Amino acid sequence: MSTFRTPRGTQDLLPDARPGWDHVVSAFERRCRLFGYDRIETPTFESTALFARAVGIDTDIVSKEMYSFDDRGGDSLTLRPEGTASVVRAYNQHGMKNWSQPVRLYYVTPIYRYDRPQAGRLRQHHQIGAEVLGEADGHVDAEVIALTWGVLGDLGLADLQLNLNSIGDPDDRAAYREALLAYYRPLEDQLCRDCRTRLESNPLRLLDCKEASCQPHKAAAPHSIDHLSAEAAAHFEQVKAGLEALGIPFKVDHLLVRGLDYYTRTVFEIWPATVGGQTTIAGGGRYDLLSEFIGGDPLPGVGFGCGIERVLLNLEAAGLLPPPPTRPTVYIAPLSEAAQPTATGLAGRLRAAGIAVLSGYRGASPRSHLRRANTAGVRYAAILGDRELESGRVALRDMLSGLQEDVALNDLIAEIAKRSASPSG
RNA sequence: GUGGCCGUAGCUCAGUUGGUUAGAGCGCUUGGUUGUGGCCCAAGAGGUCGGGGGUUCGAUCCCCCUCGGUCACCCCA
Repeated sequence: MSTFRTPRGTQDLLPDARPGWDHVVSAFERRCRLFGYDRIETPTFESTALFARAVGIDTDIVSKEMYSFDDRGGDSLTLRPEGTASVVRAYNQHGMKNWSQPVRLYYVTPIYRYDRPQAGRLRQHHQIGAEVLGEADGHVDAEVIALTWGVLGDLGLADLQLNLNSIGDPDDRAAYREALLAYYRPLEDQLCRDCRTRLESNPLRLLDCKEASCQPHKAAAPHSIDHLSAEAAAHFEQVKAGLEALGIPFKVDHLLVRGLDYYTRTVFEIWPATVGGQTTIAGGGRYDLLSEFIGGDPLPGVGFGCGIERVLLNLEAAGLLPPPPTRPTVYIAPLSEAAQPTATGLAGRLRAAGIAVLSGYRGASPRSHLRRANTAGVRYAAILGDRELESGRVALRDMLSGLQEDVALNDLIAEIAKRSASPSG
């Protein structure tokens, strides 16, 4: 056993896991093309200050989960802990305001957060995500949600629940915060210990409490949408109208507040049918102030992130993982040292003709060669021994039927092409 | 960062109330007479019994620490 292992909370992506992974990403990219989004790739690390200012210095992500380090020049850099800040940074850096608006971008990227690993939670996980920059209309929020919803639907995930809320603009949030405090303060001695702490540190989090005794208080707590400005309220109506026009079912969840400071107005999360620990598979919202947080001009934006590993867990649970990829068509079995050069040359010509070849090498018995061909799942084995070398032919064995016939070396490509073209072959 | 449970071959797991060379199934390699797969049979390779320390004549087994996994909390994807 090797001394080294993957660092805590990280995993190797082995060949068996590849089909599922590619399945998710290609479903996403198909949807992105359908919606007219272009791919962007930003650096794995950015200036630490970018995330601190965008996500918020008091958030868990920034205060305790970032992989930050000083490089040899003394700059503080951080491995990307979320996807949005980099995209907004790129918009500003490259003058995308001069592009046709809005700008629609998507990404597939690793995300790093120093957190205690558990089911569906890793220190390096991967997200697919998209952002729309430069348009404030609530129907764009609906578009982004539709993109997310469509990807998960394309993958076959059923019983998804879309939770939607609006936390308004900063003034609205401040007013709502006061309303929450006014409601909760008199109840203080009935609250759980955590909630009493939240009362001081982060009142919005009171709505997240899972303690049974706090549930009745949550249910009767004031709603954020009752504290929206006229503009924010109208915007929320646009989002809902957009979703209704798209036929996407949603539930307004008054308890939904998200943990990144940049969110304004729309927030949403998508939950799978199974309920347990880490169940949110996608989440996002609007962030009209983010650009200004990081020193840019005002820029409305909305986007989402979706955890690939969590999607895969759900696909696996639902039996929706795709089948293994196709195997090479031909296994080449050289039976002797003398046959090896011919076998190598044959493999080269077959591949040049577009036929997938798995090369066997001398030193294995005919039995071993065929066992390997069998395990590999190829359709044909091309056997080259001394007999074949003398006659300039090759024994072509159909691994499905067990039928075998000699074919002239020069006719092999045509023979395989003919067989794969015919319905029986 | 907090708490519960767990850690024996690549995988899934036995095992020893502390006692000489640690087991199975699957997988892998090779073989079952002349050049032929899948089933079957056999042999082989593969383990510092997660790591370190302690108790003991002796520890994979008991104790402590540590690392890792897992579940819940926190938070999030």
